[in-house]
Amino acid sequence: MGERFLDTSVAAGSAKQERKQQQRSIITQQKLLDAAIEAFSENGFKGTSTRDIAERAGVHHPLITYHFKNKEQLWKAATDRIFREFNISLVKAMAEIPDIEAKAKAEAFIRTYLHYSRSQPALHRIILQEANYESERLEWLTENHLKPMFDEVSKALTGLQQLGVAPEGSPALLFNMIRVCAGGLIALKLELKHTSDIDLDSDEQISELAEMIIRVFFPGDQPRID
Amino acid sequence: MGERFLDTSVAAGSAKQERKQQQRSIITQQKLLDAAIEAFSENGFKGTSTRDIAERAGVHHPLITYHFKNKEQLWKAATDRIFREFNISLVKAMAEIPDIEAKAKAEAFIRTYLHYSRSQPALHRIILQEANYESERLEWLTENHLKPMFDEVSKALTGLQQLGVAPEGSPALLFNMIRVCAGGLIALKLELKHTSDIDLDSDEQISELAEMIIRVFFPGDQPRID
DNA sequence: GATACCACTGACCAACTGGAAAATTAAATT
DNA sequence: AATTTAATTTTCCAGTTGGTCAGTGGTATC
Repeated sequence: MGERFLDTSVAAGSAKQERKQQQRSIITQQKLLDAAIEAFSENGFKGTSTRDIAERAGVHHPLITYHFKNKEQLWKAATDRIFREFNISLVKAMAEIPDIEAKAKAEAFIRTYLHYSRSQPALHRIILQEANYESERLEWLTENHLKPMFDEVSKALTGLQQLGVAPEGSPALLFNMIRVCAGGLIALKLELKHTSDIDLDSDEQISELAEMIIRVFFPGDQPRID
Repeated sequence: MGERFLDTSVAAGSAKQERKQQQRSIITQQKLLDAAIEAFSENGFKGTSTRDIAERAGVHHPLITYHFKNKEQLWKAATDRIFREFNISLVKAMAEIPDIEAKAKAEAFIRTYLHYSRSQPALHRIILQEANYESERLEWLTENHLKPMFDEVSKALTGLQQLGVAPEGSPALLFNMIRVCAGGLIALKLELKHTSDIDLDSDEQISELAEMIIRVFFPGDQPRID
């Protein structure tokens, strides 16, 4: 006992062979993570009660303590899952396009971002929930997920600027503008349905948004390489 | 007694002349509203406790019930205040520019939006907090503040498209993209400080953002009218 | 300066909060 | 089948929540 919460338990000399995790345990963990993502993205960390999460998951609430130690660790596990899944989708989509096709890669990035955000609006919502005041969670989030992504993408963006495809100006600002136009708009989808008759759950409107983002932020054509 | 919460108490035949509101009462109401705006925008409606608000205001918590009836009404009063103040700034700024100067008006709108959002990030944050799930509050917010603004601005935006100043496409989508690039980015300012070395509290970077938004979303020049 | 009302205070309530711990059940290993 | 450990359930706790209410102090009006 003792190492229940550490996934990376391939320790060196820990001779004591451990019993394998049961299937039902994996299922309740998944249910709890799904429920936590939903609840945290709706009501934020403070606004979500562990009992609410347990109820959404259809599970007794002390199981949270059992599987994740406490509310904070459950939040980290849930957040980790969202970003890991998103990264997998992203890597897969990007791999399909050759590196020289810079503009096509940017378009793929935007489309992937939009499609994943639609299926999982929590991707942007959880960031927004945590960006409202300084906290240990915000630091953890930026350090582990946001900064790595930012560093990589802004490199690519600088390249697009040099090709004349993306507009001039701070690539950092540009990246974040693109980001909020995609994820930020999807996070607002309920409001947009009310005020603007925009339904970002529909395929057509998501495509329209993708094209608009591309047209606005990447107006130039990539020069032919002969 | 009885009509304490209604500001618009200029009823017709209500003969009973009422005693005027005391100064200290106005002050505590203001303090409570300020504190409520801050707290609600940080932690959302559910995540904010009335005691937290009272504490930030430096006031005993039953005064919330006394002045605003309950948490929900306090939220509405606070939200009302933000949007009313913003509208005042906006109208003032727009009045300074003649109507024919369509592009200049759009630029003024963006700059005013950015400057007000910086001084009051709650403008966008409270919308974001409420857009995460359907609620009576979201309906109230869209009905009373969001839809009116959207209707007006998107009319102007359509005009800019016809002039060739703004890019083609759904004006609704376009407006919301602009909106999140301004308010949505400021709502994320703590994150941007961590990940992207962007400080949206500084005048320079706010101006840079304003110019970038204008360059990206209004790339065309307004045709001369001779 | 007396009176009446407004604004505030302190004590209280039932419901909910995160978490702990003991008791129970189910599954895996022998 | 017996044993041992993992997973779940029930019960409990102290602290917080939104809101009420009777009483107290302060301010305007007469």
